[in-house]
Amino acid sequence: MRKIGGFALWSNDGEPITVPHSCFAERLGDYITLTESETTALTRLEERPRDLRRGTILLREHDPMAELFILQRGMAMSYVLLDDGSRQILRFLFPGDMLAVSALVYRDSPETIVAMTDLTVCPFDRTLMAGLLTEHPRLAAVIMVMNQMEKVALTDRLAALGRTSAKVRVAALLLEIRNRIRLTGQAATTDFALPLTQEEIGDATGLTAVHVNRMLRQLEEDGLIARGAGRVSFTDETALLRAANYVNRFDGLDLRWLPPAR
Amino acid sequence: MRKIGGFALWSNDGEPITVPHSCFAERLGDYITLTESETTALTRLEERPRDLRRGTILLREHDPMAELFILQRGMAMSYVLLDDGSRQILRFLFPGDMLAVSALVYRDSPETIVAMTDLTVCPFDRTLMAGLLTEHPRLAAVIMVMNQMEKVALTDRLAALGRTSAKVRVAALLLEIRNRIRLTGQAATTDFALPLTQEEIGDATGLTAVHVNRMLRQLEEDGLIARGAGRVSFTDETALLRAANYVNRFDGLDLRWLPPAR
DNA sequence: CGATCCCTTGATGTACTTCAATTTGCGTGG
DNA sequence: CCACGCAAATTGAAGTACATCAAGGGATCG
Repeated sequence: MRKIGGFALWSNDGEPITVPHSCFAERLGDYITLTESETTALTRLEERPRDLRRGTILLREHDPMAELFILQRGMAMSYVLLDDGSRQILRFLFPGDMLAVSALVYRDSPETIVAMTDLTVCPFDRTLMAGLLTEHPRLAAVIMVMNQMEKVALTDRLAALGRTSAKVRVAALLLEIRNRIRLTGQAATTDFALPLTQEEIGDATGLTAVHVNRMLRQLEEDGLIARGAGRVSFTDETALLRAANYVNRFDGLDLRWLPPAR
Repeated sequence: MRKIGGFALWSNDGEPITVPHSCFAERLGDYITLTESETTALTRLEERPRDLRRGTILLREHDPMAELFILQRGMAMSYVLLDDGSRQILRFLFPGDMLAVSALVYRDSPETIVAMTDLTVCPFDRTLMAGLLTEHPRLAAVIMVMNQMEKVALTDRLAALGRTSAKVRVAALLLEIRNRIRLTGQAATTDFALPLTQEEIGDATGLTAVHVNRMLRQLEEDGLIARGAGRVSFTDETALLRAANYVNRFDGLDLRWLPPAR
C-alpha cells in the first residue's frame, strides 16, 4: 500500500518498510552528493509521516517543544503574535524544510507554525540530531550552511521591511514565494497558484490587507504581474526583479571547505 | 609583553605563545562546560589577532570572502546598502561573536562589516571550521544552537520592524544594545555608553535620524530613559521592558540533547 | 440560499518623512 | 588656549505613504 504523500510503504502485515527516500536528503542533495551512509541516516528523520489538515496548528507560540519536523508535502508558515493582536509572519515553509529547529535551543516555542495547505510532516526527536552531527560531520556542515542561508534570507526581508516601499515589499514576496514553489520541483514558470490571502501577504510584509490590495493593483497596472482565480503570473519578470531589488541567494555558493563525507 | 586587548603573549624573542584563552570559547562556556580538548581546538581559531581602527571596513558587500573572524575586542556592525542609497543595519557585533559566517556559504559577501570602535579580530580559514565540526561534534551542536539563537533574534527584529511603532523599535534597540554590552562582562547596570549615532539607530530600526531624535525625546519625557554625554540610562527599566515587548532570548534554554563531548 | 470569507474601492486620519535652519559638541591646528 | 571645521543633535513646518474606517461585491460551502 502506498501512503500518498508520505513516501513510506507498508508491507502487507502493516509493518513499515523504510524506503530510501527523504525530502530532507533530496534538499541536501541540491548542495552535495550524499553517500549511501548519509542518506540512510537522513532517512531515519522521516520514519513517522503524519498527515495534517489545512489550518492545523503544528506548534503554538510559548508551548513546550519536544520534536523537530521535516516537511514532506504542502506549505506552512510560522508567525508571532504581538500583544496588540497584530501578527508578523516570519517564514513560509516548503517541502524539504526543517521545522521547529528552535527546539534545539528553547524549551518553549518562540513561534507558531500552522499548515497553509494539507500537509505531511515527519516529527523526530532532538537526540536524533545529536547522533547525526556526531556520525556525519559533513551533514552537520551542510545543515549549518542551510541555516546560514536562512539567516541571509531573513536579513533580506529585514532590509525590505526597514527600507523599501510597500510596492517593492509585495513584489519581493511574490518573487520569493514563486521561487520557493519552483524549487519543490513543480515547473512553475511564470504562472503559479498563490496560496496566500492578501491579509497574509500583509502580515508577512508589515502592511494592511487593504494596502496590499492596492499595491497588487498597482503592480498589475504597471504591467509587472497579472492576476486571476488565485493565480499570479509575472508578465515582466525582468522589470519585477529589478523593482524588487531581488538577489538570488541560491547563486554564488562556495562549499569547497566542507569536510569529507563519512 | 602583554598585548592590550589581544589576549596573546609574546615571549622575549618575539615568538607568539598561545595562551589558553579564546573569546569564542568563553562565549560557548556560557552554554556548556568545555573539555580541555575542545578549548584547545577553539583556541586555534584565535591565533592571529589583528587590531583595527574605528571606521575600518572589515568586509565589503559583494567582495569575495576568504575567512571568518572571531571578534575579541570592540564593537562592529553589519549592514547592506540598497540601490537608492539607503542603509539597513542588520546586526551589531560584540566580543565573542563569529563574523562573516556567510563565508561558509557564499563566494561574495552579502553584507558589509565595519568597526564601530577600535577592534581586535582574529581571522581564520574556513577549513578550520571543517576540522572543528569533524573532531568536536558537540561544538558543532553548540555553534548550531548559537546560530539558531541569532535567527530568533532576527525574527524578533523582523516583527519589530513590521508591526511596532517607532517608539517601541527605538526602545527595543536600546535594550538590546545594553544587554549585549552587559554580556561582554562590563557591569553595565542601568547607565551605559551608547556608541551609536541617531542616524545609525535609524538605519537599524528603519527610521530617519530626525524621527529617532523625537522618539528618544519622547522616551525621555515618558520617564523611561535619561540621556547625556553619549550615555543612556534606564530610569524605569520595568516600564521600558513592557513597552518594548521585550523577550529575553537567553532565558528558557534547553540543551539537554547535546551529544557527548570528545 | 444564506453564511462566511475574501477581495475591492472610497474617504479620512496620522505616523513618519522630507526639507531646512540652528545649535551643540568635539577633534585639530594654530 | 583659542579658533576653526565638521559631524551630530535638535527643532519647526510641510508633505506623503501608509493605516483606519466603512461599505459593498463575488466566490465557495454547507
